[in-house]
Amino acid sequence: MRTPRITAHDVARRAGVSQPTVSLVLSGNPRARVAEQTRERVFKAARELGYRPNLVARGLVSQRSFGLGVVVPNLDNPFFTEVVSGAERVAAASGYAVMLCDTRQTSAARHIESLRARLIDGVILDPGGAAAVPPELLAGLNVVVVDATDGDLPGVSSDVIGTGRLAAEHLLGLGHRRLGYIGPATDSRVFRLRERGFVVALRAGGVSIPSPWLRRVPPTLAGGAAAMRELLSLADRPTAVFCGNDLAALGALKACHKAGVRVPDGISVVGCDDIEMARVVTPELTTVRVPARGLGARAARMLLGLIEGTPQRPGAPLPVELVVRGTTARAPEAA
Amino acid sequence: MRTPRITAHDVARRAGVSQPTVSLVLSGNPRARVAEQTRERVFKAARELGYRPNLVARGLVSQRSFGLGVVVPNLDNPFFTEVVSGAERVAAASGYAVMLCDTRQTSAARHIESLRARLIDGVILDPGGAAAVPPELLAGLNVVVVDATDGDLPGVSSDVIGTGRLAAEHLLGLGHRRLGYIGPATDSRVFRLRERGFVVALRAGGVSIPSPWLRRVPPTLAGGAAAMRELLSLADRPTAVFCGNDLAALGALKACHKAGVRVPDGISVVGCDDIEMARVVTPELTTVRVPARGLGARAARMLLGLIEGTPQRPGAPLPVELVVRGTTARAPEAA
DNA sequence: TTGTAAGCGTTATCAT
DNA sequence: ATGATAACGCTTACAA
Repeated sequence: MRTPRITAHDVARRAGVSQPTVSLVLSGNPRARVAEQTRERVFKAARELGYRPNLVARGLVSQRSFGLGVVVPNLDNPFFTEVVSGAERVAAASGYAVMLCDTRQTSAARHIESLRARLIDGVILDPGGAAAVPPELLAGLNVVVVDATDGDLPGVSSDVIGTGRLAAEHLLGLGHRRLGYIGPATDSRVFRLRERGFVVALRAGGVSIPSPWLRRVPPTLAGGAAAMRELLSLADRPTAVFCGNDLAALGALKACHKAGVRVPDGISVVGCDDIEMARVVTPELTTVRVPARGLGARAARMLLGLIEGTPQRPGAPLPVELVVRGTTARAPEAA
Repeated sequence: MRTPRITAHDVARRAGVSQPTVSLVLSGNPRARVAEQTRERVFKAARELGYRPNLVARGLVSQRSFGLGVVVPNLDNPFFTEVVSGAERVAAASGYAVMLCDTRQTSAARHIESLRARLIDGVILDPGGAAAVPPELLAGLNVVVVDATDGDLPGVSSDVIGTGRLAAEHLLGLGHRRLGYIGPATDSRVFRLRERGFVVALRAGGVSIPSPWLRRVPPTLAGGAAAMRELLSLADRPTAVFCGNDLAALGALKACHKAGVRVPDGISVVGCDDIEMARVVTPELTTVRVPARGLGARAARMLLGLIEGTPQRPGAPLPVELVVRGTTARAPEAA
């Protein structure tokens, strides 16, 4: 930064007014009663000098950073990437910076500490992150949880239970009665609720999942593949499987291909999320679409509301939607 | 922020010293000659109070933000997501925040202006972003260009020409002589150089690309699909195609499946980048691996070096690597 | 070795 | 309507 920044003082000198007057005029403060003429002189001088207020100085006095923290568990998961993308869009449009934090290397708690030291205006967390941070660290901080499943903190959510239900109804409707579930081993409420929705809707259809068909694995390609491999090695297999997220579903698909089991003829697979990758495989993945970008955008909007004192109502959970593509077909035996 | 923050002043009072002494002790300034006893008292008080220095205040005096800007053209492209992920890792480890900016909605220039107003310590840009920002906006700013192709600004790079060359050599080695190229229409030097590497290596093998087989489309799934559709509709088709990035290659693959053309029997396809999706399709995509995460990490390290006055040498371009998987096979006719 | 004083660029509260 | 003046919390001389 060789070039010395232009300050409000410089503008003031050029406009022939005092520095605070410049601040008054430029901050657009409504209750700023300045003569129209002075006002114009200030604007002119500011424009000519290319003045940009120093946000750090402004932050020091107003005790904020004009920034939003976005803390995600894993930037390599396209779902969170979309959340971030949605949040960034909204934040940038309102002049807020997005400080991005991945908790794989640095814990959510440490990230929060660091963000607080920066006087962050608010933070978007996923439920896992929220759970990993001691409540006192969050005290007095504007927080919005994305895809929240309980009411401890303000949050935006999608119809989490609905994901499982839609998957169940779809599969049941196709005549499947022998169903499996591949879900994360993480103690995440989101995944638990997806599972719950699935199981409950199944039960309503008179179907239950035998425990060998219920596989708990990490919500990754590798996890899904491993789970499906095990399922396929069973003498007695399900005819359809619901996966807690698309990454696992894609991994499961892969395992099927490797094992020479055709999808959907040999087995039906339903994912959850509808990440972009769901459409690159062949056949394309049938999945339940969760509006990740929408969640991110909505979380950011809610956070901005909290920050600027115009709180939004939580609003109904964002709807999820079954997207039937190529990995599901009628059950082989009409049960 | 209901809770009043603990300041260095509070610590000073509790330790029975003056506030600047606290600063001296805690900032770890080596040339701070403080009595061991005082030092301990300060540490103790700070610990007991849970003191965290206010980075905004610190930033105001030192004219910086302890933050890195990362400006990418498209967060939905997994390649850039990986770059960001690599940069975030390094930045966080050094106590820097990452301010993430996507240029789809807000131009790179505007992002840079905003970042400057925040006294950003440095910025990571992609070549396209760098080109889109007026040089005077970058003046005096620490900038590192990721996957840079010229020397205007400090940058880290991969062996861009090598990507095309490796693809060409691989295909030539498989006996292909009828080759096509699907590349972005963007005026990006990176893509131009990938193409150049491909074309030059082909020429060395006595092969050239007839213009109908050279398709310029956006570097996206849809772009790649459209290009491949056109290629397949030609009476006279290439036996193999190199795509400027994996997204386009994946789209091309999709178009082949839809058209009933088997890969690699009917046509061979090579991508570039090696994004995670490359391994979820079946057959898996043969591609040239570009270390996106490594580029991001290296860019961040270089930027930190610039910032902290310990500049790194640019270093050799990061090597790229041909990853032979399932979408390439020997040419049908041994030419 | 440590405390005092000044200043970073704003905003906000006064007088004038 | 506008100009001094005082914070905001910190770092960095400079005194003591």
